[in-house]
Amino acid sequence: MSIDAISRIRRFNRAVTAEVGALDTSFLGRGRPLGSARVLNAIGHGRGEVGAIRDYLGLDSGLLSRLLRGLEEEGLVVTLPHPGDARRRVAALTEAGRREFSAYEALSNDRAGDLLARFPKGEELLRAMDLVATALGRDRIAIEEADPRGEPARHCLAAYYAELGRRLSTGFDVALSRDPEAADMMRPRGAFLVAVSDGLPIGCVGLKGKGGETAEIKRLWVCPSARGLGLSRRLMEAAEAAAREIGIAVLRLDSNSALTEALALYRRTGWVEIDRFNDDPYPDFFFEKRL
Amino acid sequence: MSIDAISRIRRFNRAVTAEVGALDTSFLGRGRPLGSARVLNAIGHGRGEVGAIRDYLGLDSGLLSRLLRGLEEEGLVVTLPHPGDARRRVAALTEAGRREFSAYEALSNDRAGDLLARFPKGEELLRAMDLVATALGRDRIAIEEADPRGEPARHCLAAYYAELGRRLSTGFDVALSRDPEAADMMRPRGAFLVAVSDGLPIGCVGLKGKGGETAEIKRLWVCPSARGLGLSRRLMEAAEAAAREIGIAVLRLDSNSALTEALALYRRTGWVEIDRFNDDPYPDFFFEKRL
DNA sequence: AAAAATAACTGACTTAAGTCAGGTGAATGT
DNA sequence: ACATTCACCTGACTTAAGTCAGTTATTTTT
Repeated sequence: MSIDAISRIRRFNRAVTAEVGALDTSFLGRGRPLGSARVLNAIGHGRGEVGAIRDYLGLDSGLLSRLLRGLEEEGLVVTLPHPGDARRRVAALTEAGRREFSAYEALSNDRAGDLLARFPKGEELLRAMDLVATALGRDRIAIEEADPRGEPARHCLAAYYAELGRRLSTGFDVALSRDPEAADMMRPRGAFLVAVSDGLPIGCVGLKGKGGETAEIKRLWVCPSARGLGLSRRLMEAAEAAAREIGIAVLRLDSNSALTEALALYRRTGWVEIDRFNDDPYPDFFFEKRL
Repeated sequence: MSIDAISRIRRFNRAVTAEVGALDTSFLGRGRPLGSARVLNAIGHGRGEVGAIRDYLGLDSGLLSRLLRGLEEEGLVVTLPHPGDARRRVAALTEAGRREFSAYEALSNDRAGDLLARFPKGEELLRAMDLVATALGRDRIAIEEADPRGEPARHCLAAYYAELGRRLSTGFDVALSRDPEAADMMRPRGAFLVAVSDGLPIGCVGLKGKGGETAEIKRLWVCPSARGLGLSRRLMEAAEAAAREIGIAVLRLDSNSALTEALALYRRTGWVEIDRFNDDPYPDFFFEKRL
């Protein structure tokens, strides 16, 4: 490791520190100290409860109180008692606060847009950023249950179908496959899990139940930039845990021989190959696992 | 641009802000405010002159003075008058200062090493970081003259030779090619230029003269992560400017048909194809340009 | 029902960081 | 030779950020 690994990472750090500093400076342009701006943005991004803001920004309780008072005096924020617990308080943006929040959003978005516009190799840059963000934030990848019809799930599923289309020699058309009803992938019959890294969905898996003691695993997908980190394994474990919770005894899944990593994972984690159990045109491998 | 481009960049920003913050916090662990630590590190990295430190860190003159006094009182730094101009002062680390500096270096390096060790896809991550750093720092890419035998030049040349080996169907062995004498690529006969981004060499070009009014362009190379940004054009322009300075009237170069981007660049920028002018085994294209 | 725990708050601090108006001695221009 | 410019310095500020002990109103525990 001479001019390489370490110095490449440190060069990256310098470049990125400068960028972060520049964004902070642009935030200062709205005439408000950074601390207040960060609180305003935390509220704008849906963090209403005072305790949640404190945790997210790592602020002292006294300091946050004062920052909130400041924003209230500016007329940007109101705080109300928490409906279920009168000790806590919930902050919300006023109309003026929402305008101010949008202005900060616009600053961030413009910077991001500029960067992309200035750099000729946009998609390549985005992929590199995804990879770096995943590497830096990998302890913060959370697996959450989500509505299979919601925006994060749809984002994953669209990527999943696109990838199947590329990888299956036959192409892939959702309409021809047995598209699970959303209700089959929601409690109490099933579940849909999304892996989220810093707010961006980067993987998913569906557990499709029919109310009986058998359920199917569907739509296991991990974003290319997050592969090789054991995320599909974590997703499968979470899906199995959810299956146990709703009283499933036997899990099944179908897959395609083109998806070699997936097949290897199933074999490694206790799944056994069984006979075809449906007449879906795409799968050619069928597995079962008893919980 | 829904869940895409902009939100991917902003996710990257969040991940990276957290990382930068964590590094700063680890620096705080040595019991010194960040400002002092940054000054100490700037000196350790060879920025001795007070004015240079000020520019680099963007500090107010008074503030820097005080920080320097503080470091002097700690016994980490001494400042001496500038040898050629007694108004200026030059700061240098004492023995204790060098120890302290190494401790900061170790903190940075450990963080970088940890990241690499934790992430299974190391080389891929490094390439992604290079690309992002280049994209963020592209206005800061500087073209500098360097000793062709120095570390930055050797780093570029090694990468250049390796790439030729991959791209030429015949492979490439430096010993068989006419390796220019270093003195031919230094003033007053020639020059060697290196493109530096944030301290890391990412491209080079050699101007090889024999003392006459003809010179050759050699060893044009740009790091893969920095391609597509017009850097080779900038390098060539800088080489031509250097050639004019040392009184060259005619430039020549040889190239290989496998290096298509290079050939396209030469044709676009006023070079004309000429007959073979050497018996080097690798090139099969020969160009000339009158200045 | 009283005691303990909790969430947010207020007041009284400290520290870091930055600004700005001079001041000193050395170099430079005419 | 003199005024001007320059590089760094000191003193006197301001602001932002953060700490900490103690208060109040509420909820939870016993």
